[in-house]
Amino acid sequence: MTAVKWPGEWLRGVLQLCVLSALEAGPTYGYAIGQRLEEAGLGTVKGGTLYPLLGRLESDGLVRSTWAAGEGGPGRKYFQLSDAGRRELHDRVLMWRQFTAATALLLPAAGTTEEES
Amino acid sequence: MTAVKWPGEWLRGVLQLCVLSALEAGPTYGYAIGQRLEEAGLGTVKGGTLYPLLGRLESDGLVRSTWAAGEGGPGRKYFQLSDAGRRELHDRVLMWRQFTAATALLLPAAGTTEEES
DNA sequence: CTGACTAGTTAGGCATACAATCTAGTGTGC
DNA sequence: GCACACTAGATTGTATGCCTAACTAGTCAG
Repeated sequence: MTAVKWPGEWLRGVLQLCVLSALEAGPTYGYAIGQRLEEAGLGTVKGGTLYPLLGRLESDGLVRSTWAAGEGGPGRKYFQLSDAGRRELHDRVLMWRQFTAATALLLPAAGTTEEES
Repeated sequence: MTAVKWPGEWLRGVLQLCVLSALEAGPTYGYAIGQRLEEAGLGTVKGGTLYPLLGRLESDGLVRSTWAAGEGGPGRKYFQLSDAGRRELHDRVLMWRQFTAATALLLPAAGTTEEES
């Protein structure tokens, strides 16, 4: 999917879930997380957003970080989910699904508005 | 559905869509909008949030307001969608659907994390 | 008159995406 | 060795909107 620019308000909140989700498959570093999220259709997640978020997740005990030498580049800071992080991801994903289901019921079906106008 | 307390970050952004959607069926007033959103599962939308939002929508030309006498209560400020508001609702709903679809693909399926832990 | 419910209004606090800026490591070409 | 590009991470100030708190005001019932 090409770069889509979602409203920042929409990213707010769910971005944490997406980052935790990106870590579920195993440890990885910030730059790679950003790339993965972009490929997945989230648009460009700016470093000014991603790194403070990763910092908050670590402060909250949801992820842990370790430094490793880069592969022909600068060093990399690898992040991995803690047990608390896995639980948080699981709980929040369930809630998010309920939330989006509720909003889907409330919002008009696609095409409805256009047909009336 | 009983009152659920969604994170404020999640409401941010989509709340505008939900309010516009509540107005799609016809003019109504703030208090009733709040009730409708609560019944729909959005949780309690505080007046401190709802009224400034309605004000912004009006400033942006997406809704118009008129005062009417209340039915055995205080006066009511009725809001209705403008043409621009209808178009905005339609466009944004499509985008929201795309956004939630993209995030659904990225997030783990419910139960996956639990089975691995 | 008091309290409850109905309706609307406002301001400051807080959290976080965005934009901007910066540091630093490695490799390539000149 | 220097400049540039790409890789990686970090930080800060601004803008935005939900939350909290507080408030005003109309109507009805006890």
